[in-house]
Amino acid sequence: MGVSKQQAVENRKAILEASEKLFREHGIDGVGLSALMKAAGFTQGGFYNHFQSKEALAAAVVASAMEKSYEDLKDEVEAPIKRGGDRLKRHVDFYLSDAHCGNIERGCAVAGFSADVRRLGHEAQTSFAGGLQTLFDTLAELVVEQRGNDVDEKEARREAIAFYSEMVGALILSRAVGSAAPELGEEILKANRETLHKRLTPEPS
Amino acid sequence: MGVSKQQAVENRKAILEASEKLFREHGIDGVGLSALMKAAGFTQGGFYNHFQSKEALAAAVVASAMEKSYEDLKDEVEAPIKRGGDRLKRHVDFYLSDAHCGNIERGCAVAGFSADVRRLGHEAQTSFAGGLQTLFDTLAELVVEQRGNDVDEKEARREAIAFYSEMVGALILSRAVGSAAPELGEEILKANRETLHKRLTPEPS
DNA sequence: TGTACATCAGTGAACGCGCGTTCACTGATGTAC
DNA sequence: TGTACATCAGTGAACGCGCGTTCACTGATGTAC
Repeated sequence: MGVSKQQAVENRKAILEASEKLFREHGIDGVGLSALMKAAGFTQGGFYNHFQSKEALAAAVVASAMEKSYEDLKDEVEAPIKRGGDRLKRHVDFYLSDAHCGNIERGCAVAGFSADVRRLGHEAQTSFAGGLQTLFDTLAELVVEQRGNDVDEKEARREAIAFYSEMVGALILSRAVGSAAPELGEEILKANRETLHKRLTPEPS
Repeated sequence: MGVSKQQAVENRKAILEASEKLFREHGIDGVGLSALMKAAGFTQGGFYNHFQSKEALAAAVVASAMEKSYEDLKDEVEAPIKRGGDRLKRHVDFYLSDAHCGNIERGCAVAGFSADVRRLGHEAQTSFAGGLQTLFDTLAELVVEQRGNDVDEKEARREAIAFYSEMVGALILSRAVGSAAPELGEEILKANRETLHKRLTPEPS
């Protein structure tokens, strides 16, 4: 149809974004290329002008989603502390909110893809692992800030990993039961919010 | 081929078990009925003598896997305490062990199916939610035992949920990166083991 | 700047393949007498 | 207890369908002169 180079780049991005949404909703095996291309506004045949295969698309989607995750968190970390707020606690409140839990098409890429990524190729797994490393590093910085520098680096990292594991687990479990047992889904979010808040509050000294 | 009623019941169970294994490994959309029946030792056509559809099979697999999960934990709870061991800590050590993490075909059904269950029908989701409720109840009993009865029921349940969420999240994350970044997978298990142990140790009083 | 041509993103039909499901058939099991 | 027949788990071929992928074709974009 004749399309400028710039337009082509934008179209590739549109395919990537539509695919991320549909992959998260239905799983990677749960959507076909024709549905993906249609959602992006194209016909099926053009797919291979942008990606070598469906698996290559999946790898690109995971990589891009993990990058966005990191950038979101980085913005939060680098923003000046406002209203004397406790950034880790605010992060917990957002992460374990009904809004984030209900919005499967967006939100945390780790929770969105962690189950699928195991069955993808090496490239996707490597992007995912790299993204997770960066998230842990960034969270560890927040833990240091939180604890007022009286933790060493190793301990901060350990706590960051545990903290994030709990949030991801809670979100996945809550989403899993959210449709059949909404009150249980809510309870899972709430229990973890409270426990994490308590964990983040310095022990009385 | 002419098969006794008892044999037919056993054959159904064989299909169920083979399916659980393959579903966990490749995802539910990742295996076809012919592969499932072959793994169980039958030809494809006989499937519909046992299940109404692939989705009905998936629901039955989830239900049976959750029941087994509960029974395993119940055995552990009802067994007399041996060697003065701390049952919750032993549970953490098993759950976050390399062996459990590496054995995707078996092990915890919650971690194995939590991501898929969201995309299954209402029946599967209800079985899953019911199983999870029972697991939380059982773990809450262990928390009460652990804390020496100085926690109320609500708090014990909250802690049980948070405790379990963290373990499930850690296992899923570790498995997700285990192939591409094994050392990160190990670190996730280790960090959560240590953090959970610390959490389970009564505060110095 | 204007003209001629190569490039290549996008179209839409077609490919073989494996999917979930159906079906006519088989024959040992289980039942009725 | 022995015989005749109905049941139904299992077989294997077939069904339509949608999958991932390929391909000949189109025509505006971008380039060479």
